[in-house]
Amino acid sequence: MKELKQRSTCPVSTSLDVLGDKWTLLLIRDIVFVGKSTYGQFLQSEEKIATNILADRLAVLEAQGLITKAVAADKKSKFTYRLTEKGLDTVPLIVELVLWGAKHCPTIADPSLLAELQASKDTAVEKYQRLAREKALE
Amino acid sequence: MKELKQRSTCPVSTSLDVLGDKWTLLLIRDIVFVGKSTYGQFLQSEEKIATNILADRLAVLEAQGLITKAVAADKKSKFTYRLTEKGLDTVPLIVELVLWGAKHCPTIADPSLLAELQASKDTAVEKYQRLAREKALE
DNA sequence: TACCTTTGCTTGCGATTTGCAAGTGCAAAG
DNA sequence: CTTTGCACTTGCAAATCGCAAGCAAAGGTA
Repeated sequence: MKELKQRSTCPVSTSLDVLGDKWTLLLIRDIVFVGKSTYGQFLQSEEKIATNILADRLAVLEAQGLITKAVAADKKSKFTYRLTEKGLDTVPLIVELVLWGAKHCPTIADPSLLAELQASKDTAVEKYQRLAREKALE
Repeated sequence: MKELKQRSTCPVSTSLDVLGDKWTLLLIRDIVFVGKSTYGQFLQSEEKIATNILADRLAVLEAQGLITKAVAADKKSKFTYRLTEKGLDTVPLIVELVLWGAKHCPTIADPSLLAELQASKDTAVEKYQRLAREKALE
């Protein structure tokens, strides 16, 4: 069991103890907005995560209850990673990261997604959470 | 000039290149929600940041245009760190961190702040951004 | 049956980053 | 002219990261 040390009782600090690194939220992005679910798919992302870091982060996310690991439906030698409700609750955070990055940094964001988020954050958050939940039932 | 390498053009990834670590958003929390503005005040936080890490993060935040550094009004040998508009735009992110941490982790949050955030995120965000802007004019 | 591929990790190791303690420089106060 | 407060800087050991290679089991192919 991967355990994390809690630096203080402040919710901002404690959230960062779990999510505060360069990779964790990218994995959740891949699950929610790109529809990925397997180790191999995570490795193919543009940012090129190292295999040991990926294995470590998946273990932490599972230990902290943000994702579940299950044998894939199509192949018994594959695993499927899905978000729990605790994991799905990070979607608003990722939405804020999209909006901040798109506004203040040189990035390339899908214009239709951006418009959707700017029109109504809450609606978009609920939509992507619902889509991820539906995928988990396949 | 502290420069960061951009791993991809994705806004989530690029935001994390700047904000994705355990300390950066804690400093912004201290400025916005605790009203801190000097090196010495940042050092006193519960999480106990090391002095070299603090100096490094302040330099990165200034280089990336999230904070400004100015001689303090009361004492010429002191510096005052304030948020720019780019920095203030991370407030929604911190609000989401508060809400996620308070909901899913064993934390101690100010109940009145929590109620305020849950009642209306947007209103609260605007309020704390306004308060931070007003402080910058002192 | 024997071989090859896919998939999901694990291991080794050099490089970078972190955390702790101590020290430095400089302006203002006494 | 010494002391104090503030903002760093430096040294160093420990931890983490990133790259490349290796490994084991499931499943497909011949």
